[in-house]
Amino acid sequence: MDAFYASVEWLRYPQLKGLPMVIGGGRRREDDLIGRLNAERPERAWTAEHLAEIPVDWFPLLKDYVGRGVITTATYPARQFGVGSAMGLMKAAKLCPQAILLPVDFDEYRRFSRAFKTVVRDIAPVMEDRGVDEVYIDFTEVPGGQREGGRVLARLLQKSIFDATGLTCSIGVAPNKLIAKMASEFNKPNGISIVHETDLQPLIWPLPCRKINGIGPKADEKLQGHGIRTVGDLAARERPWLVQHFGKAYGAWLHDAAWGRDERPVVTESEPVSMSRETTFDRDLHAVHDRAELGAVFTQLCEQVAGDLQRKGYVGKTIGIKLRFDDFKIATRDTTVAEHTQDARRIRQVAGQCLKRVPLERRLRLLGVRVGSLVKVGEAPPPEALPLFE
DNA sequence: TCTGGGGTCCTAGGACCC
DNA sequence: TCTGGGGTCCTAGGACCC
Repeated sequence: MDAFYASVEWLRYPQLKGLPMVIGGGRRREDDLIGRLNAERPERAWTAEHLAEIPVDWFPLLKDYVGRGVITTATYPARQFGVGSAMGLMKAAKLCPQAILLPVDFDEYRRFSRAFKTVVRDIAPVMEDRGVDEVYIDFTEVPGGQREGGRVLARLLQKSIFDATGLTCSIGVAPNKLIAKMASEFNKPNGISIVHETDLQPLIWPLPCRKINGIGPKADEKLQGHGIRTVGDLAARERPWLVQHFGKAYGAWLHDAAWGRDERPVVTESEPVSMSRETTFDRDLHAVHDRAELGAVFTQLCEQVAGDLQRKGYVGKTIGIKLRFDDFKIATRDTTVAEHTQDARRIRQVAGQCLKRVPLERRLRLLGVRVGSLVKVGEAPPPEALPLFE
């Protein structure tokens, strides 16, 4: 989906199109535009029906933000000031103070996510969910899927999604997921790009390695250290050399990826492995000095995870915590218990034991609670009886 | 006044079992 | 008396993705 979060926001706030805008951070008091308008302009009754009529100068600005949020989306006019994804909002505010700041409204994005995926599945049922704004589709078997190399079906998908949601998307058509993902970037927004095997050399090899889904900042830096900048550079390396420097599995995968080889199927169904909740504090907290505050947040996180498990019908038996210290170092601890659970008090109890295994001299920036080794409720095996004697 | 939240997968060492 | 060879599970950390 093209600029997904921003596009969803423009559907209800079309008056913000073309303006520098940043989405990030949580909901703040000043984000209640309807409430503020009713308080200060009571001559008319403002409701959620009037979102498109809210004057632009009523929207909160980036310069008034206080907190530790980061940018999830920045529109093009904002990016021209040097702000971008993952940047701290406070830092972004210095670069582009006049940008409008909208809170992340994940519920709303999920609604549109479900809507566009329903459209896709109705046309091409072999669809793999890749998060809120992305899917892989195998339309090998879809009637008409091969017409014009897939372009006809891609156009149908775009039109159907737009008619149902008002949102545009970009589609890459290729022999496998690896290339399709790269192809989808070629013609943004609202574009279609068809890449054949024979296009590997002219279209894929000139790209920076970082464009390959699976090569992140660390691997890219290491590759650059060896003078490997483009996919073509990578393809030119012998497979054994890559294995020697990047390990058996990753080295071999790098070689395959550079040559456009990818046999992964489109996976239509999967079970969750873990569920977690975490929160970054407004200020760093100390285990002793801020014990009460920390304890309350800890309990709340356990309740949220338990609520998620219950709502979705899962139980887990690996319970763990995540800490981020003021120096940004991360520690995790987990424990596997005999019986699967979705109970907040049990999770809190086990997670509390985990917490005791971490040195807590430094102040904490983040606390998280995770439950893993999930199975569906009712499918949990009975706990194994411990043999007392043999 | 730096640096979110929710995930998956991989690695590597150690325990433990047969 | 100089020490097997699998295999699985658990734990901690880290890379990567959306």
